[in-house]
Amino acid sequence: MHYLIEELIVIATFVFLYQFMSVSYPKKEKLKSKKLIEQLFSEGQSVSAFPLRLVYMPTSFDDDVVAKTGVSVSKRNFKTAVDRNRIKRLLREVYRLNKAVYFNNITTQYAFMILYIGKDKPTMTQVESRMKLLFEKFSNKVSQ
RNA sequence: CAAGUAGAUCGCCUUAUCGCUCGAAUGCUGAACUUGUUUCAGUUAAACAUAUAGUUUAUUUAAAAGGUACUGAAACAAGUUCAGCACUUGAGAGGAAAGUCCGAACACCAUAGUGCAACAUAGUGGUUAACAACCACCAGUCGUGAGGCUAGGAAAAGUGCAACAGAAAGUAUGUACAGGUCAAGCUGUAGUGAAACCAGGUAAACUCUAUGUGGUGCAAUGUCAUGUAAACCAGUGUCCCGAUAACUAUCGGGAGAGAGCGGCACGUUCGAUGCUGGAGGGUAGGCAGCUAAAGUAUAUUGGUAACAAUAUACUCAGAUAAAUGAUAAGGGCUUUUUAUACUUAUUUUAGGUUAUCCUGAAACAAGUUCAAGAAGUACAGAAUUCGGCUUAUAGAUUUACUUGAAUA
RNA sequence: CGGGAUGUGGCGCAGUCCGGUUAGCGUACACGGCUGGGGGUCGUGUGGUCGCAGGUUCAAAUCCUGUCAUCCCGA
Repeated sequence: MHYLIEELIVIATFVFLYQFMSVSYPKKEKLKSKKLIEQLFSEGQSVSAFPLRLVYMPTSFDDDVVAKTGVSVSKRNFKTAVDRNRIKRLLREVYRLNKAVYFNNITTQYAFMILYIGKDKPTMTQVESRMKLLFEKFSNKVSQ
């Protein structure tokens, strides 16, 4: 009985989100251009909510999407590729599930890069709470 | 049963929801190309005329209209290809994907030259596309043993090296004791040291012998798109002969500073729009290469073995700031704690008994069963592709053998 | 994909090419002297099995092989 209710709540949340915007994260929305990334790091601004850091820059591109986003984890802090992959997957997953809430009303196009600057392996819930904080900070800063 | 040796295999699973990459099918939209139909415009030869447009005649037909054929445009239809979207469906990390230590495939680079240098290998035979890998045997060495390890050619071709100790370490001479002589390190033993007189050691010292190695690597290479500067500054540097009517242009021949062939020489190629230095400009995207192969599995045959041959079946990742995942629930497996029951051995104790026997109780140890809780569930992520090697790795399964102990 | 360097007391470095039996130097630390005390200086001392494993050799920080870690460079 208890599980049933919990599952129903989860499903309901997804349905609710679905009405606003897709929760997918296809190739189009990924930041892939080497040129754009270099420009982003040299000219972009940043906000951070430890252990995350968001570098952003308003720009424009041909594809019909709100933002292009990439994630990055330093090799200095995590030696093995398995750990880095795990963290990047978590970051992508959390971005995928939460982007609709924060970026649906933005009109200008942005390039984002989310960096993980911590040194310990995080859990899903930690990443989720910190990223929500990060996006709130970002939208405050932009609206000013 | 305990301890060990050598191999072989596996290395988490299930469900639900939401995603990622690649492929396939269907539908819709768009673009390009091809074909067909319809409509419109044009067409051949000669003469004349003209800035052009054109006019006349001829050709086909009995004659006219028109058609065939060719060119261009538009519309419609069908097909193919490509792109986007929707939906359905299939597949999607390893035993080491890691380190990049060897060997190849493949691609390009004076059509790949010669000698030297450099580097690698080193018992014998075999396997292989190839190898520093693997297999078999011999030898040495370690281990009680199963087995492990070995850069295992040459010191009578030459050059070197050997601290300390010691008389003396190769051109060296003498201590003690004993022997011995006309005399003498002449002889033996002791002593030093890793090594001490018909010497030996060291080649993972130089060296010699045999064999092998051209270089660079998928950021190779090809192609499309975009973009720019054969520009600028400084320095340095070309002459001769012949032909064409000709000091200047062109052609042919000769010399030629310098540069390339990542060490040197020869050789070879370029060579005055050269060469050297300085300060700088541009691109950083797509596609191909890219995954059907020295392929995987099974069986049989040959071989001591590495391995080879044959047959059958199968098709099994292709990303590029880099896919193969996230969350929730459940289950395996391992360790451990608590509790229950049972079995075995030992000790103590009570009773019975001729008894070393039987029965009950308690303590402790080992094992098994079942239940609940806790903890753990490794190392690690394809990047052109293969063959090896090396290193990391929780745990599980299994084969053969060795040593020790006990029982029958 | 390829090339190179380093690893030696707590810290920073010599010694390695060409093997030899005391593994040094500076700094730090401890003790003592000089000073009334501090600082400074002088003297004495502690601390290493030379990243790890194996091999060659009579002998290895040094030679060879493998391996681990750190750092740098090129296309």
